Parts: sequence; structure tokens; C-alpha cells
Amino acid sequence: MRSSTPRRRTIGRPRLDAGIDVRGRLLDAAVTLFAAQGIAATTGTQIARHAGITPAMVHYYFKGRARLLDAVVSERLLRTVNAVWAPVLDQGEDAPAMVRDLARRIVKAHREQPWLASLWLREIVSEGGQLRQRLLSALPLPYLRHFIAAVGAAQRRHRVNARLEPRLVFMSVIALTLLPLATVRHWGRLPPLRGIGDDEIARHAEALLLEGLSVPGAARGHAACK
Amino acid sequence: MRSSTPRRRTIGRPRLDAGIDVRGRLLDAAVTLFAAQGIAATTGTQIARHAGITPAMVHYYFKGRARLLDAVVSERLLRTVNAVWAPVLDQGEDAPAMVRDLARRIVKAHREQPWLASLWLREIVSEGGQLRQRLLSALPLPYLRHFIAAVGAAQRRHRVNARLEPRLVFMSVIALTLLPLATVRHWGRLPPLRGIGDDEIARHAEALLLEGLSVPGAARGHAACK
Amino acid sequence: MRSSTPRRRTIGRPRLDAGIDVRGRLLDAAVTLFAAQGIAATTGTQIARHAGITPAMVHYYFKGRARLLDAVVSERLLRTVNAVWAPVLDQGEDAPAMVRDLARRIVKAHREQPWLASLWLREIVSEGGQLRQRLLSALPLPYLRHFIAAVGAAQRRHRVNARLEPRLVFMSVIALTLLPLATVRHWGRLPPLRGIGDDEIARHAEALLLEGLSVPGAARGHAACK
Amino acid sequence: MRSSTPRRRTIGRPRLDAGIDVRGRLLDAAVTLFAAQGIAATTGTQIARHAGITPAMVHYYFKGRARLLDAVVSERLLRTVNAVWAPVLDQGEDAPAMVRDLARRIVKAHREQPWLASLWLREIVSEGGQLRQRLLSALPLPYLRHFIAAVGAAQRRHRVNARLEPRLVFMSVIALTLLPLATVRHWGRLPPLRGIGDDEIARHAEALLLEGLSVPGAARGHAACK
DNA sequence: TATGAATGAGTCTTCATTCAT
DNA sequence: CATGAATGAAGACTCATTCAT
Repeated sequence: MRSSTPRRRTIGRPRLDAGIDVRGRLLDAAVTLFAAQGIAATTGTQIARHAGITPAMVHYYFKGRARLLDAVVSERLLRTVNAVWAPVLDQGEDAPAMVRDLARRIVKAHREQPWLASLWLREIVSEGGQLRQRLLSALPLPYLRHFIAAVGAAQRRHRVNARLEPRLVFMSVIALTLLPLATVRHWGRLPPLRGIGDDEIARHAEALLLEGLSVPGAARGHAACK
Repeated sequence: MRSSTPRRRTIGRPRLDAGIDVRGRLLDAAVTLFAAQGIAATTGTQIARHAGITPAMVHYYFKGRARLLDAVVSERLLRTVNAVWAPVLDQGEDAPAMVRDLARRIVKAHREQPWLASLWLREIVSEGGQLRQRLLSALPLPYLRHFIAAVGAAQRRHRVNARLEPRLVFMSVIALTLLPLATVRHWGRLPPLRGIGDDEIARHAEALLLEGLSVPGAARGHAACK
Repeated sequence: MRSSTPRRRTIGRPRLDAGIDVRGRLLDAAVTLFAAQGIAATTGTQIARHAGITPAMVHYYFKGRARLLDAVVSERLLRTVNAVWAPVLDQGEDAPAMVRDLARRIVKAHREQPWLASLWLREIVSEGGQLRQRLLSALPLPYLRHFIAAVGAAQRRHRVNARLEPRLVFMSVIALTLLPLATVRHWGRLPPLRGIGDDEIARHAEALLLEGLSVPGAARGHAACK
Repeated sequence: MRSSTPRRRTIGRPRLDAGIDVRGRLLDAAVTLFAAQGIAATTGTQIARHAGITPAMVHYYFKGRARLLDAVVSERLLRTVNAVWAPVLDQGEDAPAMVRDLARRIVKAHREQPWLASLWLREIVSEGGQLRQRLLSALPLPYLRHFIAAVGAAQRRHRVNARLEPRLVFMSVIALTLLPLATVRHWGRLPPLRGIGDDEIARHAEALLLEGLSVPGAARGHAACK
């Protein structure tokens, strides 16, 4: 073809360096862009460019957009979810510690996978989120049931505030971590939030989860811890 | 590009049965669909059909997608936001009551505008949310500052848990209300969440905000420390 | 309708000052915009706005775009064409004078109707011009025939260069006037043309038509005139 | 806006029979249609159909309408313009010969590229022509300057009619060739012009440019004076 | 006469997907 | 494995036209 505009230089020549885990790079690119813009606003071309390959290759590796989303769930999201939740089974009956550690693991996971908060809020929690169905059907419910049961048992033993709804506690943990994590990073321009980082969020979430607004130890048995 | 030859024969004859307040109906349709699918996944045609009119009318009323989003913010979102936050100024220094009432108003607002939670999480909180910039520039910061100041003052008077980060308290209120509100309605298929409604969410959020997991009035266990 | 965006202030109230020859103002607006942008690139809305009225009124007055073009031809173009050509019949047999005066009248007409050159070149001369068919069917051919005949007669009497094609002389007059007139006004940025105006064009066209590049009087009977 | 649900079932299967040099065929189709109808009246769909491909391919090759116009200028118009003008530099000081040869080359160029006259009149000469800016910025001015200088010098040596405006001579050449060329081909229905072809136009233009109406070698009549 | 609301057709553009090479 | 070319469907937006008021 007599094309006179400068387009791509290398035509029809395969990139020799591309073969190293292209699939993984595509998933990383996808998950990053999905978190940044939302799935619906992310095109296959963007993902391909971000991974340094051709749009057609996205189809070669995933056979279409739907299966790419499946892969994002099974090969990225579920791993993180399991890593965060699995330790719950190892913890005995100390519900407050279980809650505290869950919060810590969530913050840690987001630190390692910065796409976690945004992706979770937009594509799993929100109505019509494009990963929700995919995740729900694969979610390891036993972890969740154990967690709820532990909270309920602690309530019955008067170790945990009876006014809480046990089935909502795990969601509160998620809310108090992921929502600020997703927000703060990009609300920097809002003056009141300037200078707040992941650590502040983790500390604040722990404190709120364990004690709420109430002053620990006030009008109670012994002095506040620490 | 206008064609030179007289093309059209069968021309659009206005039906004129569209009724009153088309603009308002368009905004309602938009906000509903945006919450249900996300802004990026919602087409002008869908909005028009939902409002019972022609896609071309969306442009007639809003002159393009961007201005429609502007209108959604200024004529729907901001009203709700102000209604929820304005009473904060009227409340004195009782930070816990302020927090509790804010949570209640958020739940109430979502009951009246069921699009609130999903829209907030996806388009305002999430990275790249399409309403964030638009809302931030119009947000009434004084409410926020007053709220933060009230929490800080209460902490200094030992009325509120000093381990909390005052600047994150309002976000915790939002998180503990909107995230469950957005989730529960559509996670019905998750067995552990069956049967939880707005009231349970409101009560749970209040209890968690005010007392956390700790048993009110009881001597504090060891779990809360360290 | 509860519209909150500032659109038009006066709704449904007829403009009392608009009635004064709206039709004429519309034609003027049309002819001006057609010359400036071309007919195909000019929308009814632009014409309406230029005339200070509503797009719907364009249809009220002209019953559609096609009839508007008809009116432009019959009520604007043809008048000018006739004014330019009619005097041809009054002139006797002096072909050079006839040519010279025709050129002068064309330049004068363009001075009074600055849309003439552009409209003529684009919509009448050019292939597919949107006014060509309309003008051709109404063109006063007798003027043209008389002109051609006069040139032919003069050639036979050896008063006019026999190498010219009589049927092309009128077109040469048009070309040597309208093309520079259309060009110069907007090619100002081309340095070589800076400072050339209608008068220079008229003088140059006359000289070229009558004498061409040849030096008048050189190697001829008597000294050059003037 | 990407839809969230997997929409497409029946997907475009490439036919791959489009053949070679699609880009060139697109440019040819564009230039032909632009000449026939004007740029503003020509849609991408028309161009694509004329080249035997899909409308989407126009964007594939040119990334939008604006760049298509750029390509038309740089890959079609400029080549012709240069071919017509370049020989000017090789010609010495004989201004009349220079003028005559330029006219001949213009007619020849139009014979080979029959879109030349119409495109030039409508999109370059006319006000608001869509190729004017694009062409002007790439126009080889040296040719033009040389041409103007040669005419001026010849005038000073009394070889060329001093009453001409040197800066308008090149425009006269263009006018006397392109305007009849554009007109005659499609004014066939005008009886007085029947039977005139490119050759007549070329001869007439030459004669008029070199001698005007004046009878070569004859004593000048009074008509040419004053 | 004049207006705003409404419509269907059409334009440009983008995109996921397919396929020969 | 990798690419460029190709496609049909759909999206945002524009426009001439119509009509109740």
C-alpha cells in the first residue's frame, strides 16, 4: 500500500520481546485502567496500548471482552479477596481482633494492589457493577459465614456491642477502609483532606470499629488502654 | 454537512404528546439510569426512551452530554447534598448527635432518592468518577469545615474518642451508610444478607459510629487495646 | 415547563419589530452566508439567527430550503444579472466598448453586492453548484446572444482579434473580474497580493481584455492612446 | 460510551476483497466527489461507497475528516500545483511565453485531473473554501514571485503592456482557463456554448492573454482608448 | 405572524470483533 | 504469536421540517 502518512514503522514483524507473560500484562493493564476509568469507559484498544500490544491480541488471549472480565475476576480479584479473607478461619473467637485484622489486611491489600478500592466500589458494590455477578458466584462464602458467626457469638457472650447487626459488620469493615482509600487519593484538592494517607485511614478505621465515637474507658471500669 | 439535493420526504412530525416538564423527566431518567448502570454505560437513547421521548430531545434540552451531567449535579445532586448537610450548621457542639443525625439524614435521603448511594459511590467517590469534578467545585465546604471542627472540639473536651481522625469522621458516616445501602438492595442473592433493609442499616451504622464493637458501659476487654 | 437554565427570556411573545420586511432580511442573510460559507455549509438556523428571527420562520416564509434557494435566485441574483446585462442591448456595435462596459458593471455590481463573486463562482460556475440549474432556466439568453453576435460581427469587420472565440468572450469578462474579486478580498495574507483592491482589478481587467499582454501601439500605426 | 452488557452478536466479518491502495482510491474518490458536489455536501459515506469500501475505513485511513482534507491537499492538489508552476522557474525573461505556457499547462493539468477546475474555484478561490487555508500555508510562493517579477521586468523593458497590474497577471491566467473549463463541461445545455471544448478554451485564453480584443498588428481603433 | 417543542433521517466517529497473512 | 485491514453496530450530535399554541 502506498501510504504516505507516518504510521507504524514495523509492519507485520512480530515483537520478539512481547511474548513474556503477555496475558499477565494485559490483566494488569486492564485492572489498572478499570480502576482508573471504570470498565464501561475502558476500550480494548486502551488496554492493548497500555500493555504495549495490538488490540487484536486482546481477543487472541481472551476471546472477547466478556472473557477478559472473567479473567480479571478469577485471576486478579479473587486472589486478593481470598488472601484477605482466608486468615479469618484461623482466628478463633475474638471478634474484635478478627475485625481489626481484617481491616488491616484490606488496607495492606490496597497498598499492594492500588486498583482494589476503586474497582470494588464501582464494579462490585455499585448497582450494575460489571464484576458483581462474576464475583458473587465465585465468592468463598464460608469465610463470610464464619465471620458473621463469630461476631454473633461474641455478642451473645457480651463481648461485642449487641446493637450491631452481625451480618453488616464485615460490610462496615469494607466501607470504613475502601471508601476512604478510594476517595482520599484523588480528593487531594479538597483542602480539609490534605495530608491524609493510608496509615491515617487504617488507624481511624480501627479506632472507629472498636470504639466508635465513644471515649474508651470513660465511665467504665479501668483506664483507657495505651 | 448539508446535502445539496432535497433529500427528505418523510419528515418528523412532532407528536406533541410528550407532556409537561420534559426536562425534569429527563433528569430523573438520567439519574436513575446513571445509578443503575453507571454514566459511561448509559446512552442518550436510553435516557430518552426512559423519559418517553426522542433521543434528539436530550440535545434539545441540554445541548450535549456534558451539560446534561452538569444539570444532574446542579439540579439533583447538589440539592440532596445540601439538604443532608445544611442542618449541620444548626447543631451546636454535640458531635455524637451531629454524627448520628447526619447518618439518619443520609439514609432518609437515599430512601427518597434511591439513586443516591450508587451514584455517589461510582461517580463521585471512585477514581475518574464523571461527576466528581463537577460536584467538588460546587460543594459547600463550610458545612464540612464546621463538622470537622465540631468533632475536633469534642475530642479536646474528651467527649469524643481521641484516636479518631476528625477529618475522616464525615467520610466514615458516608461509608457506613451509603456503601451498605448500595450493596444490600442488590446483593439479595447473597444468603447471609437476606432480609436486611434500610432500617437495619441505619441502626447498625448509628451503633457502630457511636460505640463501635465495644459494649457500651461495660469494662473494656483487652481486644480493643494495642 | 420548569426550566432552570437561562434560555430565551421572551417566550411565545412575538417580536413587534420583526415584521418589517422579514422576507427581505432573510434573503439578505441567506445570500451573505451563502457567499461566505457556501450553501451546503449554511444551515437554516444560521440564516435565521443572522436575520434575528426563529428558524421556524424561515419555513414560514419560504416553505422549505428549496424554495428559499429559488427566491435567492429570482429575487436577488437575477436582478443583479439583469442590471449588469441589460445595457448590452442598448450598445450598438462597438464590441470593445461593450466588453469594457460589461466589465465595469460587473465590478460595480460586486461593490454593491459583495456576495456576488463568491456566490457566482461557487454556486453557479462550479460543478454541482446549487443555484446553477435555477439560474440557467431563468437566464435572459437574448442579452447573451446579442453580445456574442456583436463580437462576431466586429471580428468580421476586423475590429476585434479574430483568434478569439466569440462565444467565450463574455465568460472571459466574467472570469477576469469575478475571480480576482472573490480571491483578493480574502487572500490578503498572501504577500504578493497585499494592497490590491477593486479598482486595480477593474483597471487590470480592462487593459487585459482590450490589449492583452501586448504593448498597445507597438509596431503599429500610431502612438499608444493616452 | 461502552455498553456494559455484551451487545453484539452479528459482528462485522471483514471481506478483505477491497484490494490494494485503498488509501489512494479513497483520495481519488474524495477529490472527484469534492469537485462534483463541493466538500461540504460530500459525506464520508459517499466517498467510501465511491471507493468500494465501508465508511468506517475512511476514519481508519485518515483519522477523521479534517485529516482527509489535509491529505487531499498534500497528496493531490499540491502535486498538481507544483507540476503546473515549477517550469516557470526554468523560463527566462520572456514573460509572454511564460504566460502562454502556464495557461497551456493549466489546461493540460485539468485534462488529466478533471477535478482541478471545480475544486479550485469552489474550495480555494471562494470565500470560506475548505482547502484554502490548507493550500495557502503550503503554497510554493517562490514560483509566484518569480512570475510576478518577470512580468514587471518585461513591462519596464516595454515588452509587456504597462497598464497591466503585474501581480494580477497570474490570476488572470488562472481565471481565463479554469473558469471556462469548469463551466463549459456542465453548461452544455446553454445553447450558445454547445460544442466548445478544452482546445477552444486553450486557444481563446492564449489569444486573449497575448493580444486581448485588439487586432494584432493593426492600427489601434479608438475603442481601446480612454 | 411568531415561537418553542418535537421528530426522523442522516453525519461523523468509535469500538469490539474477525480474518488473511 | 502477532499484525493490519476490514466490518457492522451503535453513540453523540445536527438539521430541516412540522405543529400546537
